[in-house]
Amino acid sequence: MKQSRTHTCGELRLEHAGQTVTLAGFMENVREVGQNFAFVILRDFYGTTQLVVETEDMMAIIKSLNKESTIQVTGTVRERSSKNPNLPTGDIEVVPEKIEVLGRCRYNELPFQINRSREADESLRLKYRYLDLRNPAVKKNIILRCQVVAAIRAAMMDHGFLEISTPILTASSPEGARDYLVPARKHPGKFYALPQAPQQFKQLLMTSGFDKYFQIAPCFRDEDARGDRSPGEFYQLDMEMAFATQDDVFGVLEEVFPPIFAKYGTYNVASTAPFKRIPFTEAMEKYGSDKPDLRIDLTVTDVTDLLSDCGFEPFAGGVVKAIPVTDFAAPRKQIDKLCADVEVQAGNKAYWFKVDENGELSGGIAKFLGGKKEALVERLGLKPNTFVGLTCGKKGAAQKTAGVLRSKLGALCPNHMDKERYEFCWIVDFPMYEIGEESGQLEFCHNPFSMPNGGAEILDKAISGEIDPLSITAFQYDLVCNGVELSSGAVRNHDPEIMIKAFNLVRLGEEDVKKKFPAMYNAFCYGAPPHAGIAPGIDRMVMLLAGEESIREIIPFPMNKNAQDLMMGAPSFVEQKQLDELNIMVTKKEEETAE
RNA sequence: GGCCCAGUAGUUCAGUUGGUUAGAACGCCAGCCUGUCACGCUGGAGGUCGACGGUUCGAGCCCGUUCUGGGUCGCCA
Repeated sequence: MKQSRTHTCGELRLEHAGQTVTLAGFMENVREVGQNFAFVILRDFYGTTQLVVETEDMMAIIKSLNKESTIQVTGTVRERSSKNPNLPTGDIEVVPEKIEVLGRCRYNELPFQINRSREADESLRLKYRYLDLRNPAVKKNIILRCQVVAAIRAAMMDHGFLEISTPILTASSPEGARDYLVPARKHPGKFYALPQAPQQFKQLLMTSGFDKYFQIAPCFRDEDARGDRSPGEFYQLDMEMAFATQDDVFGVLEEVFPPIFAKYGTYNVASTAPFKRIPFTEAMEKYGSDKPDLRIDLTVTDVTDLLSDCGFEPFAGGVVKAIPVTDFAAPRKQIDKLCADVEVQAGNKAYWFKVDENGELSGGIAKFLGGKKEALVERLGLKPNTFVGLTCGKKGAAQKTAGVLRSKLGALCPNHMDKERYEFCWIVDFPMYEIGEESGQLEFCHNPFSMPNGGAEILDKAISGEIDPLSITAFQYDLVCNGVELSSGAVRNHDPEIMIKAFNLVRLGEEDVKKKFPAMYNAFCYGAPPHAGIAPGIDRMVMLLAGEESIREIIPFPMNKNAQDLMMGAPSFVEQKQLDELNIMVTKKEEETAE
């Protein structure tokens, strides 16, 4: 059987009229408009072409087929007598002389209509993902992903980076997320782990003298899913640079990302270098978040000194934050909904008052603010027709709630949010340590690989009690775009002595460092270059570019929320023989009832 | 693991105060239709109302339990 084609379904134009062509594709639709007269839509990856069936024998073949069957059609291209200007191929049609069935669709009813698959229940879409992906509207995100990855690769190569693959089967790491473990057949009781990130490998590559490394790296973490976080596996643009500073890393991404966002994004405006740099504490204070959406022009102001004793009970003894919103027009109903939404998401209440058109305070908690009006007007620069959202509580809770309130206010007030753009910023100067909620003791805030700002000296001062270890910041940074945390990175701690001091502060010693990160520690003892890197998430980036709310829309074969692949049936039970080989005993639970 | 929402035809949904035979749209099947392009017209098939239990003369609807899916918090160095 000859399975070739002379043209694709998106290709034929008026100039091809008169030619004999062969097309192949999916039979998308049949419109019968008379006895032995029908229009058939043939679809392939590239587009659709209309076939016009006018003879009894061709009609018989078409009528014998279910939609979505694949066929090969040879026929003559003809100018349409009624053209369709909405279609690229709308000027022509193909009159088939021969139709060959390539793949028969055995079902006349599909789980969902292909062109409306996005409306179907998601678990159904995932089970029949191969049909879902036939929908051009679903397919286009996957194509976008390919283009973005290709553009990133090209840009990184241009900047002198080498793409190096690192192991998928590696050792379990003691810090961070839950590992996916793989039993080692030859070593009963021992396990490989799938990498949560190529973190240690890329630092070892720096130690080996590879100057600039990158990888579109699969990462595996056994943690629960979110709308923007796929369970199990995801991809990062993992990169690392030797003899580099924080600014060197920033410089690369500030050159690589804006053109890609401007070219492939839903919005064609992206911030240019240098991106705004915001210290962590300032971000929390001003935006109530360490991933602020800078498209929103609202900021948070501390009013604790003015309002903590104003007589409004919830404010007493806590921190109070205010967000003034000028030219506020939303009705009372929307304000109530806003506050309710904030409470659900932040787990903490939001309050409000308004400055009416006459400059008087009204609504919400205004009656508690009588004596504070002038001070509030001065602090917040209040003008008539201004809404003021308020949050309170312990410092962190008040900030976080204000952050939630700020983003909801942005969504509510188009005059305070220029949505059609990509706004990048760097969040810098993260704290090195924090007091752990469970332990109540000093712990690493993010990860132990970051270089403390001030190096060995600052750590010595903290160890001797001269300064508060909580005041130490790390060369640790996040890249944020439109309120989405795109990536975390750091200047790494490449000095074994500083590593030990950093660990000393959390009550660990050299032996612990060696035990936790043996390869890296040993390698650094042979002389390592200072190095820095970052790892932007590919999936989230494509999500932003595609304007999708769910990360599953930009992954070809996503798992569901419960980390199941409904199409392949993973995870699944395996043969007893396999378990025996791996020295694994499984207590039978659901196996009896499994299909 | 906590909290919130949903589950009714192949699909997306409606279903009033608990009351006769559970509806619509799209899809599917049959017939008609020679310029459709979301083709149109006529007719038809299609239901364990997620499951189990309870209240009631009577449950899609009320109550309890449970399952499944989605969102969110915890978690994600």
